[in-house]
Amino acid sequence: MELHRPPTEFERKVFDALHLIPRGKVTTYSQLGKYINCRSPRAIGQALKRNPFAPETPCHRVVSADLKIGGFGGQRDGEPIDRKRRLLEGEGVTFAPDGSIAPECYYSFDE
DNA sequence: CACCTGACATAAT
DNA sequence: AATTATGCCAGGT
Repeated sequence: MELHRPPTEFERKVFDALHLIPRGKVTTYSQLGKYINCRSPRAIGQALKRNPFAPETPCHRVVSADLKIGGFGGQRDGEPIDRKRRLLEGEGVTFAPDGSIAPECYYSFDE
């Protein structure tokens, strides 16, 4: 069930948008979706999980709308999530005690 | 808080 | 080619 195909146009848009997220900041699936004119955050997530260039293409800088860590590598908890958290922390993103991202680390595309 | 529904690309059949 | 199922969600009920 893995894909061995070149990236689609949709995926290119998603990956391209990822590079606009500054280091130490995160955005949400919805925000990213708005930027590329897609109203389905789930579609975004699907593209991200298939990101063949992680973490050069920073799919780890995308979190869920409630500013929780979101998913990584197709999982919503476990080892991959742990790595995602460390990646973000390494970039300067700070986490609240409940595991949510500090609001000042949030990045909106229309800034 | 636990569903239900909406939106949409891709995989599978 | 067409239909169904699934998914690093979000928002409403």
